[in-house]
Amino acid sequence: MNRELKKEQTRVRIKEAAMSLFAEQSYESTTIEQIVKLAGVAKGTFFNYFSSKDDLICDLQGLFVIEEIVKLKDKGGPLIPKMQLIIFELMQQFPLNKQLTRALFQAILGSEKALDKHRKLIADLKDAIIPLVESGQECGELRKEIPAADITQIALHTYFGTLILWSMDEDEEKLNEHMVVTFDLFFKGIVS
Amino acid sequence: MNRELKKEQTRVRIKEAAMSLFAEQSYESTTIEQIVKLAGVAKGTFFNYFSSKDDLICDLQGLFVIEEIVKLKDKGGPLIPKMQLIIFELMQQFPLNKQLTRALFQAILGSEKALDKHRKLIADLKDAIIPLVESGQECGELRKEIPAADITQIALHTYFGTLILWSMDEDEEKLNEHMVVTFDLFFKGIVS
Amino acid sequence: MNRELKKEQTRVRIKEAAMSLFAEQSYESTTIEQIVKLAGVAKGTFFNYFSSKDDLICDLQGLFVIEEIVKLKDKGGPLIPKMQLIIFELMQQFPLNKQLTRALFQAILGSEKALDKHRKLIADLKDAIIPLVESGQECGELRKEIPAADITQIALHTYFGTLILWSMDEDEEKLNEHMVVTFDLFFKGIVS
Amino acid sequence: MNRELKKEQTRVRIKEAAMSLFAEQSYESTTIEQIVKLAGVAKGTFFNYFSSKDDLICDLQGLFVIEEIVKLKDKGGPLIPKMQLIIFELMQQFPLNKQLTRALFQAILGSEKALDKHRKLIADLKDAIIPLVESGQECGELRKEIPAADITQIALHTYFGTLILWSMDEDEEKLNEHMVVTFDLFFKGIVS
DNA sequence: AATGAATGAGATTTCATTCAT
DNA sequence: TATGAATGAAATCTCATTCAT
Repeated sequence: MNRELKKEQTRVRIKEAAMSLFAEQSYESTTIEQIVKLAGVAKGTFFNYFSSKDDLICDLQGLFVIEEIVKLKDKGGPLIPKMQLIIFELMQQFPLNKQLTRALFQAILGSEKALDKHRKLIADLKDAIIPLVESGQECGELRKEIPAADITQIALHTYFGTLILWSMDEDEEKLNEHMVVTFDLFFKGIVS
Repeated sequence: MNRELKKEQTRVRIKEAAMSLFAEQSYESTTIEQIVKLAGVAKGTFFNYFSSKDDLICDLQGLFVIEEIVKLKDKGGPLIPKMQLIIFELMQQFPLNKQLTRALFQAILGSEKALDKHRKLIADLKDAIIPLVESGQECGELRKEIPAADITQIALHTYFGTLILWSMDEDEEKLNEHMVVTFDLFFKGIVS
Repeated sequence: MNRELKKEQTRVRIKEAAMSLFAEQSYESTTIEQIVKLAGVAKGTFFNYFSSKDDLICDLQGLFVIEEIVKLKDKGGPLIPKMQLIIFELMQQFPLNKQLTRALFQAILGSEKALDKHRKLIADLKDAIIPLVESGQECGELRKEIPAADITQIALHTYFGTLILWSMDEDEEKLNEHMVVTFDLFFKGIVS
Repeated sequence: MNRELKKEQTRVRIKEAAMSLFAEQSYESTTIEQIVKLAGVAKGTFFNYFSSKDDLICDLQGLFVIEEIVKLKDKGGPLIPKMQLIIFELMQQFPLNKQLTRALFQAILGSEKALDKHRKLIADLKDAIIPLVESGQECGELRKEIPAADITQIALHTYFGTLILWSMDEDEEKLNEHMVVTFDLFFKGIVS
């Protein structure tokens, strides 16, 4: 069991080293050599855990996900304040800085495998959000003339648009401010 | 002047070859060797026209720009129908397919030089759009409690969010439909 | 003794796994990882039984040997029909397919250790065959003007030449047909 | 044209360096790094000329071929002395030492590409020799009851068998002596 | 201006082998 | 005796870029 623990630690060390380097340089210019050096393991060890650099990225992109969203469904009360709250809280603890966010996008755009993973993630997000929107429509909180699927899709456009432009911007503003302002307007468009 | 013409033609041939390859593969996996082969020139010639691969991308990303937006300012009449029209028309002739759009994003994310260029482009877009929004606010068409700069910023989030999610999606829907639907909601949020 | 048995079984399982893989791929491209996976043991276990990959091959190349040859010496009667019979029977049960034969040659050619082993094997074969030839010459069955050692050497040339060309050929003919035809001619050359 | 010359020289330098190293070590243990170092070119240069190590070997295995055989057909006179002469002369100038011969076999056995090339070479050899044998049969010099194709096949068995056993032997005897003795017996078997 | 051979640092990946458990 | 995580040297191959012609 000690062995299992060590294995897990090694895996974590590699992932943290990779993230730390992606946060300093771009994805493409980060080499496996650098990663293993920082992680303090041998080059071969990397490939005992990840079959390629792409594979590592697939493990990492879960960081984009908003897991808390799913839990919202079961809570009662008006939807929009709940969502505003969650967006605010999430952004507080968003684990990616600008450079790392860029690195993730870059990796996803450059690898068919990571792209597929991303598509699944988007699909999961949609599946989680649509029921929320539908319940909001049923209780009269949200406009009914726009299909729930469309509203969801647009919310994702808004989310990823804010994310990518923020990551490419050179100013130091916080992501959460952008996100809150943008979603404020988004909510204005969908309340009935 | 014949010589000037030939030079321009060579430059265009190289750019077209590059775009054509980016539209098939990712940016990173497209090599200069492939580009010059398709363009029918020698490898050295590439570097007579572009100082590096990055440099080529800087030339290419103008394709993201919505030049027509600037012209809107001088036309009279209500703003929103005008913008809807222009978005619709632009999308009709959007020159990039999904793969090529992804390749451009990838290139920009991986090159400091291209990223700088992108920032300038974003700044130019803002400078063009803010006055439009301000005039819309002055004539009472748009809400006044949201600063024009914020509205503009959010419009860009919406635009690039739609663009990047569309480019990563595997379905075959047209970009313009996404864009029109998304901006419809956006407009609903900003009208007074 | 149960333990001894298990050890022997493990050793056999590893050898069989290796042979099975050599019969599908080349020697060089077969990895110990693959072998132990197929044998159902851990990687470390391999090295408990064989000190290296080379060592395994040394164990395996005995398959080339024609052990029955030695027994011929003591039987009476004319030599050539006996040898024809034995070649025929051996070929029937030749344990190597083309790919595996190639793999063995490849392994021997690439390892000084295996090469040495092969030389011993060849020497043993010579030692077994020369007396046979000599007795054939004494009883007048074979020409006497060619030294027995030369005849033996040429027999080996014939044997290995047939073996290697067969293994490199892509047609599906049986080894034994080639071998019988070739040795027919060989015998024609040496009978008096 | 000076440039063409230089190119050819570079190609030759690489091939000679490779052969020289194969003649010292085995094929597998000769690295491209060693080859380019000895050839005095950069690593990338190797790949401008050969797409892989396999590719280089394909270029090299022509050394096995007996080009002069083809020319024999048109000369008149008895066949066997002519062939004896040619075998003798060829062996005198056989360009491969033992280690290099082993390296070539090893390379061919380990690469599907090189193996295919080898099969073509064998086929070409057959096509060249069969007519010779047929003409020998027609003029009554050779036995007619063995098909010319079989005789040819067996000649190749004899040739390659002698070659590979010689290359694996540690004694310093000359290849040509082996070859002459072996073919002497072979000829005894086929004369009428 | 055009060429394309040469460059060479550097990338990813492999794999036989070791050794602590 | 069996295990399998860790090793790390070494292998092949890539490719943007340079520069002599």
